[in-house]
Amino acid sequence: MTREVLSREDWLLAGLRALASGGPEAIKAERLARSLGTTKGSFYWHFKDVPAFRAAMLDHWRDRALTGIIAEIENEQTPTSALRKLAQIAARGTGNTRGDIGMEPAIRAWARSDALVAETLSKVDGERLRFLENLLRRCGVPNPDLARALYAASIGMEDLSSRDRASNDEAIGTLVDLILALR
Amino acid sequence: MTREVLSREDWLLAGLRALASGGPEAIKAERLARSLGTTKGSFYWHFKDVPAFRAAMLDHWRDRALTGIIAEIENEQTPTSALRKLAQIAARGTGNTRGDIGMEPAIRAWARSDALVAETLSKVDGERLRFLENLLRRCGVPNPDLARALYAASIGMEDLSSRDRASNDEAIGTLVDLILALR
DNA sequence: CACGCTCAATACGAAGGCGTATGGTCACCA
DNA sequence: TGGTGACCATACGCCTTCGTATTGAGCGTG
Repeated sequence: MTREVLSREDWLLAGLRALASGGPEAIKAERLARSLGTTKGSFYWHFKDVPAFRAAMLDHWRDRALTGIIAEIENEQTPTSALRKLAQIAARGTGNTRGDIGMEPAIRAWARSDALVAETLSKVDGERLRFLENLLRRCGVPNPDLARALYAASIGMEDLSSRDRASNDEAIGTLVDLILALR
Repeated sequence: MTREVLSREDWLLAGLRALASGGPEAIKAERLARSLGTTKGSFYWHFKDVPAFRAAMLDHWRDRALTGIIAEIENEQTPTSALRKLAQIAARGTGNTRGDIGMEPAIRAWARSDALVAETLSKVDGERLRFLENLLRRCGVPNPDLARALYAASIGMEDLSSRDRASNDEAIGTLVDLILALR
């Protein structure tokens, strides 16, 4: 765009954008080159080959998948307000990497055709689940089934609202209220 | 396999199996032909081209997406037992088309790279949501936000358990209990 | 100013997928 | 027994993508 020389990260962001809008099959060297106004020559200078590029995309996402969300809620006062904020962020699908609406469902879809993505996503899900279980416990809700239910609900809502344009704020809020009413 | 001559539906089932295990990019004429022990010649006799095949796959799934589940729960006695059974079936991911574990997440992933799939899935989700809202209302829970939350949870759980092999029965049961305790 | 380094453009061969064309095989029926 | 139609095999031309090799522009530094 406004930059005449491309960095490695420019390519990665273009790749993630392509993934979000066109799925895994949109991650092609020439295709991305055209979307960046350049040619394959640049791509194969920055990356060894397409698999290496995909792996770098995945790393880039993973590094921001946890830290981004946690950073946004760690300055909340009480566990319950942190939980509410976390639920809103998650269900809205605007957790990490600025302006990537719908990035999470795209990664999740990608995982179905790439074993490495599936493995990484599995670890990320595990970490998030443990984090959420811990947060819920500090809210006075020790049942881990509710963490799984809440996390699953946020996953599903992101997917739903990527198609219908409905907001999930009400639904996730109601669900959190329901869970917190247990204490 | 045991059949020497292939039907149109054999191809569709092979296509759905390939979709579930390898994602949308696994829906290729020659690839499918090899998995069926035949050649492209058969494919292009049964179907005009690859887009027509994908459309037929989609129709095949849509026709069974609603009727299958509804048929399984309509002989339940009370609305609440129907709700419990529906939740179990949905979260287990074994709703329609015999033996297609993980079919739903695969379709959902497919929708991210194909506009026609996205449109169809959107309609199916709409119908299911209205069905679930109605069922919940008959259970004495009129708030539609809870229908969205419950449906989203089942979507997310199917996706989660396709990677970790955990069962969703406890989590979805706990969630349903929580919702039914509202009355 | 010339050299080296970073980054990109172009050209190329190999591979694989698409769709067509053409022909082959078998069942069935007159 | 000869024909007709359902069903599949094979071969071909075209296009896209991959990855490499080669060349070239631009810039900083000695």
